[in-house]
Amino acid sequence: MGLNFRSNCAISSALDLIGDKWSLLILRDMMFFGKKTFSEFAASEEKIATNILSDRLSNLEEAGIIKKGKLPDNKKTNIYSLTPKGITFLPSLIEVILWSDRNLAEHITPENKLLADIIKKDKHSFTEMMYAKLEKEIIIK
Amino acid sequence: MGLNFRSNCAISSALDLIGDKWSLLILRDMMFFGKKTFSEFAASEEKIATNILSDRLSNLEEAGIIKKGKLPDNKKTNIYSLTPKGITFLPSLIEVILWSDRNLAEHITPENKLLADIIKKDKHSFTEMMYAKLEKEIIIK
DNA sequence: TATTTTTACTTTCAAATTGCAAGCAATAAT
DNA sequence: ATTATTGCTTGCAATTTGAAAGTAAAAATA
Repeated sequence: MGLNFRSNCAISSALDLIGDKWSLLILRDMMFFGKKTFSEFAASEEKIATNILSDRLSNLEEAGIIKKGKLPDNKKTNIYSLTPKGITFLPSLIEVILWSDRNLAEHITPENKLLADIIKKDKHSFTEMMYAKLEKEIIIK
Repeated sequence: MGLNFRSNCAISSALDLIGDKWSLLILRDMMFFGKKTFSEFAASEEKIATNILSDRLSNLEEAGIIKKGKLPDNKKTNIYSLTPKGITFLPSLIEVILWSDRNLAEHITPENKLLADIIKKDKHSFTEMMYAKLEKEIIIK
């Protein structure tokens, strides 16, 4: 545990936090699919192992990208939500979606192509709409 | 070897290609620092091991993100260059740089902050300038 | 109230990946 | 002809991953 940066480069430092095969999928599930709980993340189609999920959630929390909370009427279920640091990863994810849409078209299902199509239609508006939605969710909690 | 996609999601599929701690650093070195050879990549300050570098270069080549060539007067030195698929990763890298600039400011050296400052001043112009430069390099070879 | 189910993990262990160091063969420079 | 450089590969120990099973606390159900 404890973050260890390889250098003082912007890209390298970001990769030290989220540069693996799972962290961004958790952010994807939170941003685009509204997932909030451990079991919701575990149910995603890429089938992350629960020990890895547990590890990545605590890494992301330690990095200040997500935070862990509870709902007032439930002492068991943890509710994970994006911090501003996590929310501002949206433009990076949008660009990755657009890259895949252009370059890996044969692997992308219609459902996912749909999201790319919406972004392509008006990227700026989509980004603003998402920011508004994600920031509202922060205020609720 | 052989690509293995976990799902048909755009983000997941991109991560299956470049979702590790080293691949994007190679793209960074090519895009922003004009690095082209094995030993130039090996000399970067994050100190990638040569076996890992070798593995990542062949993965990126297999994925069509970079290509391997030679200069006419040198039979030894391999020259790696970005394909259009690699060049179009630029906007994703730019957004990651901006994210780090905002969220990991304390880790970023003045040199790297400078790049972020240029991007912030006029992201669109910077992107166009970089595309022009990177596409010109393709034509030369 | 007692029992069952759900939730969020943790543990175990084998397999895969990583990283350090050394080695190497072909080419290029001296 | 000799030395240096380049782009790797190999060997091996350490770390990380992933599948499966186990667990403890809370919540739902009977």
